[in-house]
Amino acid sequence: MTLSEENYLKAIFNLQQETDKGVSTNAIAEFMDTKASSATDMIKRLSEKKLLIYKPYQGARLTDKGRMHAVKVIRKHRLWETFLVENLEFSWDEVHEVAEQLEHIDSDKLIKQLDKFLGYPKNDPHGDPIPDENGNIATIEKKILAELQKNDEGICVGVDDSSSAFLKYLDKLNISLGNNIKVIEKEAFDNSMSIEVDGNKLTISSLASKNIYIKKTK
Amino acid sequence: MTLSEENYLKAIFNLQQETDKGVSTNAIAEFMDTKASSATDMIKRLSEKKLLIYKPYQGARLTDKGRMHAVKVIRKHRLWETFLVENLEFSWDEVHEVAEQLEHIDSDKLIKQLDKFLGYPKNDPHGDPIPDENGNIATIEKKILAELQKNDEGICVGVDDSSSAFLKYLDKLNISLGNNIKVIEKEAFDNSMSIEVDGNKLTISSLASKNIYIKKTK
DNA sequence: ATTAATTTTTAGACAAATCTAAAAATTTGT
DNA sequence: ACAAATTTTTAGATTTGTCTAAAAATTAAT
Ligand SMILES: [Mn+2]
Ligand SMILES: [Mn+2]
Ligand SMILES: [Mn+2]
Ligand SMILES: [Mn+2]
Repeated sequence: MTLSEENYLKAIFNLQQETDKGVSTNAIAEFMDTKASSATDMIKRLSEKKLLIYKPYQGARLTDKGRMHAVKVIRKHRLWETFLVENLEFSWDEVHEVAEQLEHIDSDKLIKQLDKFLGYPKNDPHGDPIPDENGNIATIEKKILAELQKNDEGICVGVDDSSSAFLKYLDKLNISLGNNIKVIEKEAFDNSMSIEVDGNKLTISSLASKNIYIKKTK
Repeated sequence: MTLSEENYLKAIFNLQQETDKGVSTNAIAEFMDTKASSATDMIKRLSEKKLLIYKPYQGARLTDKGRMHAVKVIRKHRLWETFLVENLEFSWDEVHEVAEQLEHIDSDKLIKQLDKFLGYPKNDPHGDPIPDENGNIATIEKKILAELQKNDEGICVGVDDSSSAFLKYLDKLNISLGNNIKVIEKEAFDNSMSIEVDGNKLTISSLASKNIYIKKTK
């Protein structure tokens, strides 16, 4: 399995999460920041390897084999991100790019021992669940902050946008995983929100609140 | 810098250590387990990138830039091997292949932090010196065990052959880095050696004794 | 039901890295 | 010095992954 094939598998896996339809050639090309013709080629290759089933105009669906491999790469990605933050003093906005490289290292023992070394972590530094050895991914009941109502309250358990820009912005606001967040006010005009983060009051835009996951407590 | 280019640089650096002449196309091809025509192509590419200077029939020599890059890859390789043994329960015969992959991960912060995490180790699990950030490689005065005389004594500080087969053989004999080794007898007939390893007497072949490095104490 | 818009595929080209087979250049042996 | 052996390069092909431009297939609109 080449690096490129693994990246396409991951992309298709992610796109598949958002819908129950097949993933279109164009969607894959856009996600991978490449051209439709390149996506067509890769779909053909992955299809030949029985990693996905493709029907023209109906899109691609990963086979069990394809899904398993994609999840394994995601598992590695998230374990490495955890290692970087927990042991190498990386901040959560710095880990993604390096993990994009590390996720392709091929060694069963390595990943097994890394998992053990980290103490079998359940979530990565962005709150995303780390798939287990068998490819199972835990789901937490979480809501987008933007959807909470006035006086709703909960714990910040994740982010939808893991870009460095957004994570740095959250750092500036002192918002991090585990924080208690309470909705003080919702502004109908621009959907901005006034919230209280572990006691501190602040206002965030609609764009920001759409990218924060909350596990409701009230 | 591609993975392949880095591997060629490493090969040329290693081959250069053994001689003061340039490294020939054929030597590179053999070391890389590839064909001379492939080596020619790569020499051309590396030469265009000013990583080496090549004169036909006189061989290749790394430039400062090329040497620096090769050493950086070796530094990463040895730091990762150290990590695998120290923290992930790998044995010294299992680390090389994984390190061959990890050495190509590109992140200055990663390698800096890994070094710090490991406590700035001086040597890797095979006794090889870990180059510092500036590309300096420490040299220890060491001798090949085969060259020691009767009653000579010293510490095992490294191995020349890092193959899994040889390392496993050493494990079986209970020879590891740091052991005190004393020459009891040298057999002229086949150059086998009777030695005492931390008290235990055993006999090893010429081939084995040629691949063990000793820092003499007596 | 045609036309228009969109999606997808094909065709042809390119770069990296490799190979085989043959040619060219150099070194060695006599 | 000349032939033989060795080393190195070239030429042409292959695979992976990509691109542009054009063609084909499908879906949507009137
Ligand atoms: Mn990530
Ligand atoms: Mn993550
Ligand atoms: Mn090694
Ligand atoms: Mn080593």
